[in-house]
Amino acid sequence: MSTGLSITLAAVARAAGVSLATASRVLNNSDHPISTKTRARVLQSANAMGYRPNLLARSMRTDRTYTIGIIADDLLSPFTPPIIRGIQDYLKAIDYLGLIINSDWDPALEQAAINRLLSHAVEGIIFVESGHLAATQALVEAQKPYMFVHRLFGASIQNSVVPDDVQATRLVIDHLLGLGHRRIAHIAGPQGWHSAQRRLESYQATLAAGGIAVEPGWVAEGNWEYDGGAGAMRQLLQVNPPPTAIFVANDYMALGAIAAIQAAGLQVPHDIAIASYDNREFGRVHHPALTTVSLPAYEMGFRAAELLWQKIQGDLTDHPATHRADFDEVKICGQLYIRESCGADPAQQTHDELDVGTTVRHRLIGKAPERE
Amino acid sequence: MSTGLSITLAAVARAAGVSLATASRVLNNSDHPISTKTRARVLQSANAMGYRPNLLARSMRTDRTYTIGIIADDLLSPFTPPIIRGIQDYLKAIDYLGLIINSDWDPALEQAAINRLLSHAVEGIIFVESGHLAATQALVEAQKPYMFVHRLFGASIQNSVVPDDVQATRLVIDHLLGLGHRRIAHIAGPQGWHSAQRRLESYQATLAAGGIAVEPGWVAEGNWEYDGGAGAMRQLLQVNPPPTAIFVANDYMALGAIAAIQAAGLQVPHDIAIASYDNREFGRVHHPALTTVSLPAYEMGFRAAELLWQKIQGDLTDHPATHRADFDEVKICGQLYIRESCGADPAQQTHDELDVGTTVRHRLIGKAPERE
DNA sequence: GTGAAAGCGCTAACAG
DNA sequence: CTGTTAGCGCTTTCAC
Repeated sequence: MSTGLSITLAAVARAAGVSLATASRVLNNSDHPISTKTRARVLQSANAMGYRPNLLARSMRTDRTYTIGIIADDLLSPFTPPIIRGIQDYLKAIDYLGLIINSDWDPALEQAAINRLLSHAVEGIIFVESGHLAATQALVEAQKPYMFVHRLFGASIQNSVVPDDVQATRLVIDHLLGLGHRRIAHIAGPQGWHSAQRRLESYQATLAAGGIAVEPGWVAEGNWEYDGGAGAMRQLLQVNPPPTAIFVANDYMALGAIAAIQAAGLQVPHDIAIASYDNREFGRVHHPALTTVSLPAYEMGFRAAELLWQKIQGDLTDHPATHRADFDEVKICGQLYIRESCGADPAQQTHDELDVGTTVRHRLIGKAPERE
Repeated sequence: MSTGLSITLAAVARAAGVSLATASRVLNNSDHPISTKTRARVLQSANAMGYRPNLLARSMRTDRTYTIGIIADDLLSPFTPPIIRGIQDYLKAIDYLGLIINSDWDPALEQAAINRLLSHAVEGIIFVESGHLAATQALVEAQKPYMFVHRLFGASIQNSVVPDDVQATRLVIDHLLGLGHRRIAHIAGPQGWHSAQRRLESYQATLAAGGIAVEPGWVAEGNWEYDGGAGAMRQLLQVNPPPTAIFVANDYMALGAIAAIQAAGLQVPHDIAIASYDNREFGRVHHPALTTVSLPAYEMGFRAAELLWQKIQGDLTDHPATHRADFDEVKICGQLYIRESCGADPAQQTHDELDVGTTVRHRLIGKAPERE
């Protein structure tokens, strides 16, 4: 059975002719003094026997499990895998493991997931793209640190990591401005979404800062989907004189917009330039390839894990200064990927990775702390 | 700390005025007889106090953790998330949890992952898209059940779940044949890959079965990538008379092929029909949208979990008939998604989901067994 | 129908 | 420098 026939510490100790305590001290690199000989003997036996510590037993004594919980609405949501990979990569550096559960947008399942994770004695929980926060109640009661990544609800809240929509939008608009465009329209996301609002506001603010007044009719609202983008674009095509560039609030709508432009007998980017938001995979294989600013999923996950770890450490040390401190919302700005849909020279940027993570991973990992 | 201030079974027992043993029996629905009164009192206290069993302690006694390990090469590989989601959904039905670790194609990391998971006392391990099998050695020694899903190496091996390339290819070719095509070419994957070989063989066999002789020059080899697809297509365009339809071994190459066809001044599907393999997301938003047969990632994961569970149960019961039985390779056939690139009437099929999982999920879940 | 007690594998006092 | 021992929270004989 599971741990049944596996080698116990007692067996190693016996084989090495030392006590349980000594074996434990050696195998844990305890600072307790040990003679070089004894140490070698224990190490030798442990190796020879293929000793593998039983983490359950250890956790039981130490009250540390080196695990955290990850509650995602759905692993199959487009940004969830890179967010989780970011978390995992940070966790790896501190030798932690993440226990992942899908809540499928069901508050009851989310509550069940929390209970489950607490039963597994996780040391903290990260919510990925959670749609609600009723859950935190249980966490506060259980005294567990938690973080939200890319939460989809409401306004700014503490202990969350989100995309910097304002800054990212500015990146796009400035690029368009730099290309000489002056008549820049916007296909916005549904204004019930905070991210859609932020992008619209930043679009307006950035143009204003560039001395350009947004004309009526320059903003059309879509629904995040292909069809919505096409519909909004047809609307924009009526404006006279027509805009020469469009900032589209996500990649899906950008594809629809391009189709609408082509259906009207015009060319992208020749007649109208298109730039969007998200940096989804299909934007890279599309023709023309999308110029887009990334939603930095990987980095957000990585950062959330880092912050959670700080909280866990605060708990561990019981140092008043750090203990259970709440973080203000952290915003992370995506990166601009210059491809074909704006007509700019792609040589402006040095690389074209779909997954921002892979390019930044090494740098970030380098920053990861050693286990205490 | 973690389990520090949480409510223990002892506390519940005390509050209910019963012994530890009684409380345990009630809370575990043990078949040991308990008076209705006592049962109610224990349940009541447990509820009121918010009792949450400490799974670590329980596992320690019972040698069951209700966890399995999942070792994936990279969570960001395209098929990994749906495979894992399939696993998770099965696990959910049997109340198990999956511990996920990335091995990043590094055998050393994979070995480390195995050790780590064994230390966590997982009851089995599923390898997702693993590139090697040196690792199984350790598992055999540790007497742990394991399964491979969508393994990328070598020929057929036991205990693995893979796509049914032969059958899926037949689906595509038959569709093309049904549309009246007789000159059907193939853009193959690199022939170092088993899946590429299978698809090529099945392409040839299915045409032969339809009474069509594959002409020399009808098969061009690509490299799984966009550019390779375009290059192979340019080659195919030289054939005289040209093929009227192409089966492309994956979606990426199909996009390249379509671009090459358009660059030659021809139209898809009007002049040449394109059908491919994988059913990646971008194929659905592309114009023309790809007709493609899916790689049934979700179902493969689900099935692998199901088989692993059978093995675990075999271990548990120690019933000689089932104990540690090895399974022959299981093949799962994808589904044909009829869209625009072949010119067929999409009404031929009833739905168009990108994620096969979502359509099949309910049916599959329905099949999931109750916990023993 | 209920309870007392042993013990899973390990770590951390405490004693020498 | 090494060893003995208590006990983490739970399940499960065994006795009543």
